[in-house]
Amino acid sequence: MPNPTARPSPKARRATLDDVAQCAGVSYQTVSRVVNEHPSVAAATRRRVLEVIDKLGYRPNRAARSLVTRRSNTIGMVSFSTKYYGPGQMVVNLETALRQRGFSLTLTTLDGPSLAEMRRAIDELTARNLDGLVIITPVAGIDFGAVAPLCGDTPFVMIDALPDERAHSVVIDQAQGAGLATEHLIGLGHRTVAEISGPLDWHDARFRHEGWLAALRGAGIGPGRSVASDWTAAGGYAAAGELLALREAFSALFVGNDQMALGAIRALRDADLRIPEDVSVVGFDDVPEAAFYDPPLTTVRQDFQALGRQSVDYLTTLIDAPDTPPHQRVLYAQLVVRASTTSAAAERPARG
Amino acid sequence: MPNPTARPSPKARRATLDDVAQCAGVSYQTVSRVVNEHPSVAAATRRRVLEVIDKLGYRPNRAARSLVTRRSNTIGMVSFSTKYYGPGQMVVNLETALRQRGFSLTLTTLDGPSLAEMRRAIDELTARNLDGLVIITPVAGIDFGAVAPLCGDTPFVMIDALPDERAHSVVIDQAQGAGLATEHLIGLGHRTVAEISGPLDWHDARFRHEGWLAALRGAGIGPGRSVASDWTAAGGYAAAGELLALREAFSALFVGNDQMALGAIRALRDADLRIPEDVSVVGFDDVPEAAFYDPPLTTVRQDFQALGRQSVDYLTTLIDAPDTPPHQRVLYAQLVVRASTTSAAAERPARG
DNA sequence: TGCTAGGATGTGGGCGTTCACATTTCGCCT
DNA sequence: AGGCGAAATGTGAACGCCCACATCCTAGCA
Repeated sequence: MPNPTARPSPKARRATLDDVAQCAGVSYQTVSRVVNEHPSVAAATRRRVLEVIDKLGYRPNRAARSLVTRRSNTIGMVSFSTKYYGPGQMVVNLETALRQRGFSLTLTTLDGPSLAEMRRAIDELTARNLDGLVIITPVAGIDFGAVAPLCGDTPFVMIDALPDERAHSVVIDQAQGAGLATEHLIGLGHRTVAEISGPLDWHDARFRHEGWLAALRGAGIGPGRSVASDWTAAGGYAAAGELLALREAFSALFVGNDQMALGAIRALRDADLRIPEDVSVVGFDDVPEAAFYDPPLTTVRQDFQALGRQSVDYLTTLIDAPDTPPHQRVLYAQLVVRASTTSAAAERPARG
Repeated sequence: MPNPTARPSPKARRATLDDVAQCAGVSYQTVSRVVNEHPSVAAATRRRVLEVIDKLGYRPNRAARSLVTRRSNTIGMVSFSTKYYGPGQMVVNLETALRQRGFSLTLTTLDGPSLAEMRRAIDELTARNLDGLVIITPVAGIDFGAVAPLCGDTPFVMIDALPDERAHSVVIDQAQGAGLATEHLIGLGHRTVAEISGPLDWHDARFRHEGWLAALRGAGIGPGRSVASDWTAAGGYAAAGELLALREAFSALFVGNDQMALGAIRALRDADLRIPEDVSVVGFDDVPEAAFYDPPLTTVRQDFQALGRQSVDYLTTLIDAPDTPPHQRVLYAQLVVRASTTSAAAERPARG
């Protein structure tokens, strides 16, 4: 509609099956067979057709193919805020895993964690005959019940979602990871373990928080103080300030991610506390820089690559066998001990 | 699904224009008009059709639409190694900018910087009737000349690419940014400014390197020692070690990105050098954590959001007006001064 | 030599849309 | 009241491909 005169097609049209067929002196169906590697094509014919394809630069039109096959060899992904480390890693690793399986990726991120946004995103994606969807729902409020009706019968797996027995999902066990971290601190003799958590409407933040609580309870230790923050270093800095302002002693601090831990360490130092001598600090994620923080950060590693692979694996089985009973694939986190934690031998709690 | 008698096919077929048309008692064309917000549809008809659309859960089939319009409302993006901060940021910010313009994103990353990989990726994308392409080519070897023929007549803009007057491109001026950093150091009185660069087959690394050289030359100062590394903190650590092993004095260090700067700082400290008293360090990128490094890192900020917006803006004008003459849109970097740099007053060069 | 099985190839139809054009409907002016 | 033009609606034909089926050919066997 923009340009009426452009219509008569000065634009070199792309070669089609028919073009190739005519040029090679066969029917378009034969060309189609060659393209799709159908067995019953004579070797000579195939060769000739391939030559013409090459000469004409023919590429099958995916839209046309998709229209009739109802498949697109593409999977869609919807995610919140890829600016955070976790979601960002998920996107990257998913893309890699998908590509290795021959799928393409169409990516949509959500402006905010609203259902309307989710509907927009999923509508957008399902309109494209996508073979499957990967949905990252790290924030409370959008659960399986809300997402499922939007997807129609497009198979989808959820990542980083609230457990739901009806959902196909893949998760990294956050509570277990947090337990590892907290038990490590307890094992070092710490009896006052404070926490800076992520925003508690994020599932990851909540589960890490609960893992921290559970580990303390398991050791018969009362929960320390906990302040929620926003995943950022600046937030971690502020949260540590709040913790210190409470003037309650803690010799160890479990922080919901590495960035906040970095900020917290700075705040603690600003208050003349030494890490780890005065306060042991554990982070979460094991970002590549964590080993070079000052001090090198003890943290919990998540294997995002495995997460990506598992998700793609699950989704492809689901595409091939839609009746696969829903289950949850769980991956486990791993503790990485570095120099930001030490034994509480000379217990000298902060602001004690 | 709800109505088993509706169709012999077990799979609930998605509602089509025709279904809606029949159900609403109009022709499919009228429904199409409603969907596409064509003006000449009676208000009553429009309302009725919309109701049916809602009731049937009709969604236009993008593949079919794309087949006839030769547009997909989707743009494709090909990128290397999104695991690095820069490329990763580009993807995220591009997606955001695209979404605000109503485009979807199909993303492909390359296994390696080979032309074959690039061909695979672009073929994959152009087969999908994409409206345009954004191609990130941060590494030498794949330039406009190599990419252009692969794209056919799909408009594309290049990001992070070698300047080429034939190319539509958007870049952040790396040399300028490096100049800012180096001049800052010179301004502080430093006369021996070493460098840890990124891999020099990356354009960004090379241009930063050249910016560093140019600034020194401009001030009549001989170039300091330079070691190339790999963008990682571990690499920065090792590179700083190499630099120290040369036993040549330097009071300032320009590092190609923040992660390497972090590693370098650790290495310098391991050698009992104080930052910034003994060595001033400048990074590049201004990652969100840089302000909380120890010491807070002086660095050069790149506005990836603006880069994303500019790229999308350029690409959309290109889509609407394919004959737009190629040009390069240049964005400028910005110096962020923090505590990792100080004046060279009490010049006490490293290993002097 | 004739018949048949199966490999190789061609034909018709339709996937769900949009486009260009044809047709109907209606309000309004003289 | 007649007629005219614009608004509203409908029709036929693609878009490029895959599917099911029909047809042709070749070789192998009795």
